[in-house]
Amino acid sequence: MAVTIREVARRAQVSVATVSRSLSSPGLVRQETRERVLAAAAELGYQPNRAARGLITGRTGNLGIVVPDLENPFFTGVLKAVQAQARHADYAVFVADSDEDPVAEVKLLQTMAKQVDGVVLCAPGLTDQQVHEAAEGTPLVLLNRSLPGIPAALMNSADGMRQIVDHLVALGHRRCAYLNGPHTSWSNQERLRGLRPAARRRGLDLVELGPFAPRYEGGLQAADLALAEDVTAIIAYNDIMALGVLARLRDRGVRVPEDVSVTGFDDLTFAALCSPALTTVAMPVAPAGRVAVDLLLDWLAADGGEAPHVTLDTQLIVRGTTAPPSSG
Amino acid sequence: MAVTIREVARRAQVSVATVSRSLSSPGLVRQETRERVLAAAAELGYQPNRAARGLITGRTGNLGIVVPDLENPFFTGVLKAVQAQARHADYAVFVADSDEDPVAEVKLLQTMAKQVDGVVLCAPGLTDQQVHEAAEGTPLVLLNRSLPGIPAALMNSADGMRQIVDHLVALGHRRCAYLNGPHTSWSNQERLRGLRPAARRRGLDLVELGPFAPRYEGGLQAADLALAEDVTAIIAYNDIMALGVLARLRDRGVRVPEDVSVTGFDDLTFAALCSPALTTVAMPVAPAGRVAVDLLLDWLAADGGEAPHVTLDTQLIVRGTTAPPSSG
DNA sequence: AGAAAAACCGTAAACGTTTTCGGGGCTGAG
DNA sequence: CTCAGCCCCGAAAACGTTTACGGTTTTTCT
Repeated sequence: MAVTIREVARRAQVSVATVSRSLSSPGLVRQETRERVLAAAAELGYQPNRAARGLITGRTGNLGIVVPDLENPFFTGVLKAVQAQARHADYAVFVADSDEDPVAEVKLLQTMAKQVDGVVLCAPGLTDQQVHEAAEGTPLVLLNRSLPGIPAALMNSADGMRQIVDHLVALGHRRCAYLNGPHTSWSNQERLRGLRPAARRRGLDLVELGPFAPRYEGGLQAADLALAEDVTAIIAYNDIMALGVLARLRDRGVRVPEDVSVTGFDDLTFAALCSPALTTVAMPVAPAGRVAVDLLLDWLAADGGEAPHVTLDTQLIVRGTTAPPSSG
Repeated sequence: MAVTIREVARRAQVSVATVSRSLSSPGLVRQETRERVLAAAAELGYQPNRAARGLITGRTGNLGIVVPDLENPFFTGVLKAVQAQARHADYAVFVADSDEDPVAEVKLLQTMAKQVDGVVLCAPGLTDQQVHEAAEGTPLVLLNRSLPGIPAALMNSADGMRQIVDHLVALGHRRCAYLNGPHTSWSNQERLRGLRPAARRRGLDLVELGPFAPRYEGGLQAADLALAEDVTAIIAYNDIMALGVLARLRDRGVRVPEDVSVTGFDDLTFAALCSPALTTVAMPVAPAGRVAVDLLLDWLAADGGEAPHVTLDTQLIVRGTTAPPSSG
């Protein structure tokens, strides 16, 4: 059925070993024969069987990525970049969606383990313990999560929060609300790690509410609570929640940004398209995806030494939902 | 390193053949020894090497999916379902993003061919000829594209358009604009295939504009042209364009739905969240993904006979952007 | 020219499975 | 008691590669 290395060898009048060498380690074969082999391979449309190759080399040529939700634009942004970068290095990528279920996550990791050389893991739900155990089975690189001994691609969301605070304070805000996402999530803790000191340093009065579900409905719920706190600005955990907040405020007749300012986090596509357009902070999802596979590949090659953690900058995007507070 | 079948055999005091049989074809081994083998396998945490298995069985246990853009929620919706359904059947899935580049698409298909048992293909950009050639190399199932001899999972977008027309006519609209997407795309042709006869049958005056880029910017551009045509309703090719239209109309002071009604297509998450919420038609992306892998698996098993095409229903979702035309 | 070194290439083993083939033990019938 | 038949199970071949090893040719040096 499929064309094998033996047929190429026969057509090029050489042994299978020579064919293999011609393709994977040039230097070892005479230029002239190599060309003959390449020609034969091309004519037959030969593609090496990666499974067979992997069997002997111990490397599969595959990467895996597991994400909590494939419909979340944040993760698909990462996925897109991972896929592109992997292809660039001649790796194929397996994708697995855990549906935010921690037990599915470990299961997926286990079954993936044998089929890939490494996996980039986006698993907010796993405990540190579980992640470490998983790292025993397969080379891992974490995305937006920091654990000693495991490489990670991080986004500096703490600094994103710092930028939001600076922005709001510069506009003249003195008291604002933060709508927490899930307490256990690393992302939310990072946000707080940037938010609290920045607020203190700038003398911004900070009211922490929640936690809320990081969804549209969470925003609807949170908006009323925030209004009751008499703040002039609302910092949402992410864009989706911010959209919920905007919707609820509009329903209640509160004008944005005149009466209250609102910020999001993530810079989803729709943050730019809604009206007024949402002030938010852009996450370097594509760079993070690229860095993740670079880290993984380096980690596979030079297996020894420290596990590198690289942090990527976030960027505040000022749009229409923030303005100076009304002087009333 | 990894635990192999040989170690399980040694621990269970049997031959490797017996281990293999115990796992993949029970019936052939005595109940008692089978249990011993299963116990040994469990203790060692044995997972069969799928590459080795695939080498001999000729089946990889992998599925592939290629999409034009992983950041398009439509395709990630499909992907999510495909991934879930594949896992359910104990298949892993490779994903490839062609970035809307037809030549990348054929290249990806070729390299995927050897590694998977079949692929679900979302490739609006390929010619029929190219798709047929690709089908020679790998079992294929098409998504939202119909070609004789190749199984397909289709969404009845023609009927979605029919539903839109019925809805608008019932509201009292007599003249409306359709904003074309890319002329060559199968989706746009399907939309027209539903739209034109429905409009004719209902006596709706139809102004066709475009083609436009199926993006936000395309909507901005199209809105002005539509307004100049003196219509009371605008039917956009998809939700993204519709959002562009809404934004442009608002900028120009045209009220929706009082002055003009607008409809989208796809029912993206954000269609429900913008304000006013968008009237649109929901595509059965998840069912389509599931059906696609079912078709693929059936096609692999019973290789012979007709290539089934299954068509899934679409559903009009009436929200806030459609209303009776102002009597003026 | 002769020998040592280098360059090139073929043979065969190995990777972890599945599966065919055949052998041994047991059962039951003649 | 013998033999056919059946049930289990082990030995070994096969899948398509890569690579260690060794052999043959070519080059290089004296």
